[in-house]
Amino acid sequence: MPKSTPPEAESRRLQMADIARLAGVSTSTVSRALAGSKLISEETRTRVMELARSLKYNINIGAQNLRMKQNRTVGVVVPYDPATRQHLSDPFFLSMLGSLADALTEQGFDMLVSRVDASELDAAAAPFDTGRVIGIVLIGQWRHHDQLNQLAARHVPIVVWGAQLPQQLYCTVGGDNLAGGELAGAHLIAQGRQRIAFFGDINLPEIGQRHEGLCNALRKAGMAVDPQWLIPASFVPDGGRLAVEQLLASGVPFDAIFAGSDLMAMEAINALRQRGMDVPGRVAVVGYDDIPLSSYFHPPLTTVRQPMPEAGRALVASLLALADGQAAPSVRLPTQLIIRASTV
Amino acid sequence: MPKSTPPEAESRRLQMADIARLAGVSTSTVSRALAGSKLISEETRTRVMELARSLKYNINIGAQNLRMKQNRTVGVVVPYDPATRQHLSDPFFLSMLGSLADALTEQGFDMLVSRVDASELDAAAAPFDTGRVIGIVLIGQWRHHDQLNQLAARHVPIVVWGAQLPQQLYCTVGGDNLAGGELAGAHLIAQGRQRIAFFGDINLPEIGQRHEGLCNALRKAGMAVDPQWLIPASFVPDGGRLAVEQLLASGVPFDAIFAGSDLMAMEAINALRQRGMDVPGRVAVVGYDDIPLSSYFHPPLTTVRQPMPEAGRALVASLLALADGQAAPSVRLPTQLIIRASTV
DNA sequence: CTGAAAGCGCTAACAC
DNA sequence: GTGTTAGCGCTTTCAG
Repeated sequence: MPKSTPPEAESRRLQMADIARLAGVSTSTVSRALAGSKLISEETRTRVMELARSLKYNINIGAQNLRMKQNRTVGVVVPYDPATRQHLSDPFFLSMLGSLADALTEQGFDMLVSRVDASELDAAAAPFDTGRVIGIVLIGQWRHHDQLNQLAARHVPIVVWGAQLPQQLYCTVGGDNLAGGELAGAHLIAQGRQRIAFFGDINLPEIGQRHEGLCNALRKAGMAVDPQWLIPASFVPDGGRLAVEQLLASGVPFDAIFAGSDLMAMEAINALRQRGMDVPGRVAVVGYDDIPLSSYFHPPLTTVRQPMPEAGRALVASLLALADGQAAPSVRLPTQLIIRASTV
Repeated sequence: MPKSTPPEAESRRLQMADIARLAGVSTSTVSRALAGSKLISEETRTRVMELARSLKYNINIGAQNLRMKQNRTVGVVVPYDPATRQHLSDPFFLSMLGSLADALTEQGFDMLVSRVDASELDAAAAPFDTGRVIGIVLIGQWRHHDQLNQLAARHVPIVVWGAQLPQQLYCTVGGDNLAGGELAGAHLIAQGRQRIAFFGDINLPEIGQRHEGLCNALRKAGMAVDPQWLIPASFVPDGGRLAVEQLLASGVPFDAIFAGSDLMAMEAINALRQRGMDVPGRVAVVGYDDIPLSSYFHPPLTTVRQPMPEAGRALVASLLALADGQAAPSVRLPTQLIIRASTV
């Protein structure tokens, strides 16, 4: 294990006392000058600031935080499921990370990123418990509703990207999965599709709601909702292909697939193509998320877009409110159907 | 601007003094017990630890760091080019972030992520200058060799993902771009391709070396190296399509494209297909990076893979060495040609 | 084995 | 206006 301390105090890090000595004033004066306090005379202030700048002195934020009992860092936790091994690799999570980085930077906050095993979500609170961050943004609710509730009950400021659930103590920000699912379903129906398979694990709240949305669309069109078209594909790599195989093996006829994620949709399309089944001619396919590569795919993928920049901003806004002791109602962001060639 | 301090001391955060009082010992004893010091009697130690655990007490790392003058956080900086607007969105950068997260977690370090405008790279050192991190991993060298040298000269522990350059004061870890380019070139030549276009901005060190590798392959095969096949495509979205258009407009005949990144390759393929030019029949295309979606693309993309997990580990290992005052030689990681349908 | 006291680098009353 | 002093939450000599 490597050490984590600097080598030698060969060239000790400059500190406020040094500046004070060099400027011939007290550290208080330096502190005030650097903070731009109006208590300090114009002259001393600029002199001190010049000196500090020319010496490339920087305030030690750790010490400052300790003294001021403040903190401008937010923890971003990406759970990974040790079973499915999905972690920081799904493009969607990564986009989210990007949006969060943008939103936090905008607000002058830093981002401390960590990964935790989804089965031990309490660990997600560690950066908060140890005082490193003022709160946590958790990307992905998975099926750990209860653990999240416990965290919230412990008063850990936490905002979760995911679906709104009954009896939820924590704050969520998420896309409107129900509406998204319905949009996708309605679109497929409008294209004349009659037998729409759904790929995804409906035990995951977000996926469950997307499926529910599809069912709503079917009902509104007076069409039957039959569980034979529900394939419990998971996010494992290859999940989409496996689901296609399972569907084909079942012998259930289908002319469309609504996949729980773009990645799964792409895998499904590849699997279909391998079997000579044309997309969208024979089977129309809709994905979810509109990851950057969906438009590059062949055929370009029809999908439901979640508004990522807004998502980042909303997550951050809610978390800052929470950390400030305010209430933060859950947010449901509008989704948008992006129609491309995989369905038309 | 939201406040960044907790609401009220309604339920003040537990601290060591509280545990000490409740356990009827001094804070020194608590500190030692929690640190597992052998100086403390077995009995007191377990008693204190139990108490701390049951009360969910956690040591305040900020204070601990201040006192111990240590730090277990590494800064990861992702520069973004305000011109091309490429930032935390290229799948490759994001993969790198994932690998780094893994490698750092492995070593018990936290990751502080920030984005900085590539034209003001000094800002990259801010987390270090302010004492928040023990060093910086910079993802992407761009064309800012000089600024990086300055940082290194200032003794900022910094490791850069990128190419090795002459007169380089900083430590780099990167793929072997020269070998990678040569692999790609040799493969295309072996496939009988005679007129190989290169897409990319060779002013970027990594891209330049990939191009150089291609040229080496051509020379070894006794083929001409003609600048007419060098298209200075940049990383802007659509750069690949634009490059195809430029190439076609130039009237220069070509039967293969080696693109500087997978994204660019995919854009190029789409543009070619739109014009009815079959890939790989009419034009073979090779990308670079082997981002996760390359295998899903249609046709699956032949590309040069950089070993991401190793990359993360190597970056972290070098940075920790540097931060510890040791020398950290630059590292060049082996690359691997992944042959898929876009070239055969 | 345990406690008292000093101090990490900084800020904020409270003096002058 | 500026300096003195106390202390943020923790660790670590140094005594006992």
